Amino acid sequence: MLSIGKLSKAAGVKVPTIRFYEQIGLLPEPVRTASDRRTYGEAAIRRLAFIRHARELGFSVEAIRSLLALSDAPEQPCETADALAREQLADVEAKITRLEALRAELRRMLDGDHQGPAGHCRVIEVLGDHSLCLADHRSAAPPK
Amino acid sequence: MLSIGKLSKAAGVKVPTIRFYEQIGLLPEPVRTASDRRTYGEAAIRRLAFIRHARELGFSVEAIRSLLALSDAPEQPCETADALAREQLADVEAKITRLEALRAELRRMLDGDHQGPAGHCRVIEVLGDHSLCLADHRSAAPPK
DNA sequence: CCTAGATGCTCTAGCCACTAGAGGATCAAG
DNA sequence: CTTGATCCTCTAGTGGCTAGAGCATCTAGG
Repeated sequence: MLSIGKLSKAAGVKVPTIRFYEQIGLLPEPVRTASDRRTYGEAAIRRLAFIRHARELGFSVEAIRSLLALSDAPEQPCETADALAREQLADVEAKITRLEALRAELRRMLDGDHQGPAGHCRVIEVLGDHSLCLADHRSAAPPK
Repeated sequence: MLSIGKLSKAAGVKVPTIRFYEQIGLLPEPVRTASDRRTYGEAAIRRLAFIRHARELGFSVEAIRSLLALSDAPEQPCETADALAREQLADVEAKITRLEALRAELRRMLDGDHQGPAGHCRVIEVLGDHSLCLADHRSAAPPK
């Protein structure tokens, strides 16, 4: 049986994060010792590693909740998991596209000659120039 | 003189966001009417568009604060603004690299033959398989 | 056996950049 | 004069953790 600290090291997830995952229901409530400390078995390591891997791939907690449910019910069809993965892939691809556009504009911004006659800063100038606007008004938020 | 709603439309920033920017000090406190309504001039449109453009490029609020200060003080050297832009570019590039790796793994996940003998789901399988781990333990957070 | 430091517990608050909603005042058009 | 749009302030919520307070308990060395 593992303490939360051992589990943390075994799965590569910080202790407070494990408690947080328990709180939001990604991990089941573990058995406690007489002095109220959490104890875990091998299954917890696997489950936590699964969660970590999914988080690394950018799946949201809600998506992970579904993936875990599918993982727990082995006779379920693959479709849902596949759909979630495809959705995540589309999301990642959209972010890449967006970031590539940002990269291009940032490069353009930095590529200007740094010896113009006016003492003006190209970076500041570009930001202030409404006509160089990259995105429309609906997507004013940056790609988080 | 513009109401906050007009400014919102002119600059492409939502009304509550304008109030929020004022609260955190990105926008100066505007003159109020007798009935306490905010009124803005042309300068506010420019400043707000500047902020929006910078946000679209992914600059943090803190970075924008610096950029605005530089924009307000035209005789300052460009170096700081350039450094901020380069930092932002590096950030964007790092995110792209990371997302490309995620994309590759998601594609691999979805590329498996969907007719294996066992009824197992490749997506679930890959997530549970510790050996296919993409990232090390230090970077457990997804690229926001 | 004692003690010191590591580890555990719960609870609250903070991060970022907004967004949503309550509950009320005021404005502009018909 | 009424109706609906817009405005005001204030609080709380989002996601996915992270940090800290203040306390209890465990473990290893002496």
